[in-house]
Amino acid sequence: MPRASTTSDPFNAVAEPRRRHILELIAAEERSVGDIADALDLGQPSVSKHLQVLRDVGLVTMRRDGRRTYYRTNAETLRTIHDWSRMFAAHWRSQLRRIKSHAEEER
Amino acid sequence: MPRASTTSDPFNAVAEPRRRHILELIAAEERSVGDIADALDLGQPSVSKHLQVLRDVGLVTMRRDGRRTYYRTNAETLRTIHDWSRMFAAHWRSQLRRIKSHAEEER
DNA sequence: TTGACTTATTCCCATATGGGAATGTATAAA
DNA sequence: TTTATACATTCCCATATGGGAATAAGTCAA
Repeated sequence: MPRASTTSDPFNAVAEPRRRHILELIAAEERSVGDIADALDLGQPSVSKHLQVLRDVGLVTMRRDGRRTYYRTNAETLRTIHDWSRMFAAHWRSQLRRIKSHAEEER
Repeated sequence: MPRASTTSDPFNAVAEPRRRHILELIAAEERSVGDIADALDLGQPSVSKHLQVLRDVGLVTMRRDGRRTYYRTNAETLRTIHDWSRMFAAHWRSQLRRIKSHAEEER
């Protein structure tokens, strides 16, 4: 069985480097598909597909205007990831302490 | 071209639900492969492979003791993910404000 | 209406996965 | 030294990907 579908959750969606790139690109302001394709130097179909994935998991919102479509990052959904990784904050802090005290012992 | 190798970076490694599960399980204290397999109700080979992936990207450390091997989450590496998602904090906050003021207008 | 644009979809294909079974490999126990 | 443990690896296979080409579909311009 291969990995769960990429459209099933934010973690999977964000596993793709180009999708992270897109999210960074349209975090501050919306951009059209063509603009994004140019910025990433990637074919339009590929970009459209990545955007579709991001939309499916709620990582971007879109707005249609004439023949173009503008996408923008929906940061709120990224909290899922942020919160999950934050669970480990306590541990990385204590691990740092451990490393430090270990260094002290070395002296 | 399929998605980049799962062993290439933390984002890919963490895209797998079972691997996230493992990281949560061994965040506080190390566990043997068998224990983990029992906890996840997954075959030992599968668990070993997931652990291998996690090791390759530095998300876990291991310690061998006799015939068993104990693994433990290396939280420090999760910072990569935490820091990346934190980039968007400013946006999700401003988006919340936008939603709130929008709600006010509705009144 | 016809033609240019901007996106979305579909098809095709090489490649990465993840799980289970079988097997290899240390290490501890008898 | 045999045998049982605890893991790691390998093999096989069904399935998910991502990119490019081609095509569909909707919208604006002439």
